[in-house]
Amino acid sequence: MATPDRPGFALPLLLLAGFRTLIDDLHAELARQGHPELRPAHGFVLQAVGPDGTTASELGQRLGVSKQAAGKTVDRLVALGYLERADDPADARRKLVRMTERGLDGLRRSAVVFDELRDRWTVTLGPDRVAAMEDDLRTVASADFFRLDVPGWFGA
Amino acid sequence: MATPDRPGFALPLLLLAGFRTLIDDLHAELARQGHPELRPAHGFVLQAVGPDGTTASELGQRLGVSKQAAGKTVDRLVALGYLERADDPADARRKLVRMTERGLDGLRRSAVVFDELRDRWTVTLGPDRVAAMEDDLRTVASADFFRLDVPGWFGA
DNA sequence: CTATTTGGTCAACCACGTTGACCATCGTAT
DNA sequence: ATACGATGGTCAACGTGGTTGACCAAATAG
Repeated sequence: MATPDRPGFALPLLLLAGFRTLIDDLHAELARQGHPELRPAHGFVLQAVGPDGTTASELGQRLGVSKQAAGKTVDRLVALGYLERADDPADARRKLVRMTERGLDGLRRSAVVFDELRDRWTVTLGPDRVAAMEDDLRTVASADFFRLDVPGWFGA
Repeated sequence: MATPDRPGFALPLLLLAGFRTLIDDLHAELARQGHPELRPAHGFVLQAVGPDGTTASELGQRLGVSKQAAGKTVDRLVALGYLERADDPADARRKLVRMTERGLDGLRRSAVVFDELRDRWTVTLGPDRVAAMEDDLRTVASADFFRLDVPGWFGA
């Protein structure tokens, strides 16, 4: 039961704080490694593009936003040099969105840093506690938020 | 250690998913209880205002944003009837920001719903696992994100 | 009494999202 | 073969939540 010393409102705050701690640490490290313009949202988008590329509409579906919003985000990432557009030879309507070498570099470095951050947590909390947290969150969190990791995250 | 079956990037995703699940459930329930216009960010702001009221500048400091941003958010909450402004009799520069009855109602209902959501998690995961998650997050998350709960959250 | 700090606001701007409208293209069904 | 509906992309307008910089009025320190 939620009690005065364990109020229900603390849980979302702690989850958000944990998330933001990881993301802030990631981007501090990415900035050091040559990616200072990469913003938190961009990582999700790059993941959703994936190694094979995709289109703005599909990207929107994966991210759960409108195709227009996805298109605008692609514009920004293209301007930053992380994505590029190309015509689809098989369908003149589609504009393929592909990762550039810089995009791939950012993505690879993100994977490494995330692993390092998780390792740091296991040192502090113990591997069982971190694994328990992951398993428990998988149990209670809506599955909707994991469309992202379906399409080959970091592609091995 | 982070391994292929426990990649580091899953952790932030799971934390975010847990957070969003709680917040989305909260706002679905608040909408049912007569507060459909309340947005996720508003809860944090109402908390930060507190039962005694405050000013836009102080609010900005508590939330970690500029006084201008805090002022704009107050504008929106005033328009929605959750906050009201008043002159400070002791300082003609300061404009006090106070909760309205509607604001208090929303805040009280939020506290109840958050407790119910936490209870639901303890039913699914067991009270020890939820408590462990809270304790662990408190250990690894930056303390900065808890300026909010200092000023008497829900005031008892 | 003057100088500085503080509180609030205005304006311009950016990131990120929304709807609605519109056009080009593709696939299908008559 | 053509006509039509579904799909992909874009433009425009707008909302929200943030930023800086400039500025004024009031309080405070010297």
